[in-house]
Amino acid sequence: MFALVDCNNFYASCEKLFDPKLAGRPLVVLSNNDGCVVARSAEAKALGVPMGVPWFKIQALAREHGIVARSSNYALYADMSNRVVEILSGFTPCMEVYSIDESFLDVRGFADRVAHGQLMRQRIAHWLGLPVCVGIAPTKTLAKLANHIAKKDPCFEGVCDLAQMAPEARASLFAAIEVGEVWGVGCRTAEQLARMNIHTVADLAHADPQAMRRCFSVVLERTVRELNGTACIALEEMAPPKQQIMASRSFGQWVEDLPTLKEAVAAYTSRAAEKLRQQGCVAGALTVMIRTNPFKPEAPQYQRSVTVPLTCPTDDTRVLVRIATRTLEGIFKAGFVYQKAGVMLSELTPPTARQASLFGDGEGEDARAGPLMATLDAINQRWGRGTVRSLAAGVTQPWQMRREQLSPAYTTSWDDLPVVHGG
DNA sequence: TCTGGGGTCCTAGGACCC
DNA sequence: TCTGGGGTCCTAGGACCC
Repeated sequence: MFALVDCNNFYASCEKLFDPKLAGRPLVVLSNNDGCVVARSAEAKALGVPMGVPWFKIQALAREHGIVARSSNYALYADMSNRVVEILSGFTPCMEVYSIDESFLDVRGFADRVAHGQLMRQRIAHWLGLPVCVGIAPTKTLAKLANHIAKKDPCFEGVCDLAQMAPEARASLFAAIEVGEVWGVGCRTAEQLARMNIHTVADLAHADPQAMRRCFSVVLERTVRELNGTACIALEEMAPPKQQIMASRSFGQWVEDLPTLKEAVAAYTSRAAEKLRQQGCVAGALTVMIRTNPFKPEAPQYQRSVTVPLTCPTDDTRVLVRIATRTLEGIFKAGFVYQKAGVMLSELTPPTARQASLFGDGEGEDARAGPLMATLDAINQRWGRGTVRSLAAGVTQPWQMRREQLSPAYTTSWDDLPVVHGG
C-alpha cells in the first residue's frame, strides 16, 4: 500500500510563504532565465495561465489581472523540500523521495490510513505552512491517480484512499478522468490511444495488457496492470547513482565569440564536476553541446554536440575544463548567435574501478588532485558556490542567466533572513 | 527584446562475435 | 534445389517524468 504526498503548486506556495503581499494574488514562477511559467498559484490557474507558456507571451493577461512573476529560487525550494521530507520521515522510514515536491510512503500496516493522511497534511501545514494532498492505493500508478482525485475534488479534503472506496464509486471516477492524466501516459501516447477508442482511465484499465505491450511497449503494459491493482513498480528507498550528469544553461544575453562561449562551457564543466564529486564518481566521457536559438528560424541555425572519451576517468575540474574547452574549439563555428551551451559527464564509475591508461599518458593521475578538489568543495560549501573557481569561467560572466524577480534566500542565508516589523 | 533544466527507460536496427 | 543460429553491444530516436 502506497501513499503519494504531493505539495500543491509547490514553487508558488514556497514564494507565498514569506511574502504576505502575495496572499490571494495570482502568482507564477518562471523557469531559469525568466523564460517559461513552470508553476502557478491557484489564482493564476483560475485565470487560465497554461503550464509552460513563455512569460513574454502572457504580458497582456498579466497586466490586466495583476499577475505577479517570480524567478526560480531553487535554494528556497530545495530547503523547503528537505523540511517536508523530514516531517514525512517521522511517519515511516520506508519512503521514496520521488521529486522535489513528491514522496511515496509505504503505508502497509497503518491502522487508519485516511486519518494518517490528514495528520500529514496538518503537520506540514502547521509546521511549514505548505499545502499538500495525499493519494493512497495498492500501486504507485493508482496512488498518483488518487492524489490527482484528492487535489481536484474538494469533498475528499485532500486525502483520497482508493483501496477503501466502493468499486462502483471508483469506476465512475475512472470513467470521468482523461487517460492523459495517468502516470506514464504522455500526450503522444494519449493521442494514439484515442485512435484506438481509449479515452478515459476506465478505458485503459479495461484494455488488454498484452495488446498494449504489442502496440506500445512493456511500459504501458505495466501501467495497465498497475491500474488494476497489480504492483509492478517498487518503492525505491535508495536513489540509484546517476548514469550521467548534465550542466547546461541558456544565456542571459546571446553569445557570438569563442572566448565568451569558452567561459560558459568552463563554468558549466565546473558545476558538473562538483556534482560528479558529490556522487563520489569519476567520469569516463565528456560531451560538449552548443546551439543557436531554435525559436528564431530566420536566423542562421547551428547545433552540434561531440563526446570525447577520457583516457583516464577523472573528477578533476582542471582536467575536465581543459578537455571541455579544447573540445569546444573543435565544434565552434563563427558567424552564429549562440543561445545555449551544455556539458554532460557520462560513463560514471567509482574511482576504485578506475582503469589506468595503457600508455601512461592519462590525465588526472595527479596524486594531489583528490585533496585539492576536496578543499575546493569544502571552501565553496562554506562560503558559497564559486568562491574559489577556475579563472577560465570568466569574471564578469555577461552570459549569466536573467533572474530579475528573484526572491531572497529566506531560509538558507543569514543575510536574507526575513524581518518582522512590530507595532 | 523574449521560449528551462535535468534525468530515465525502451526499442529497433546495425555491426560484430563464434 | 541451394546460404544457420544464437548472442552482445552500441547508437539514435522517441517517449516519459518533474
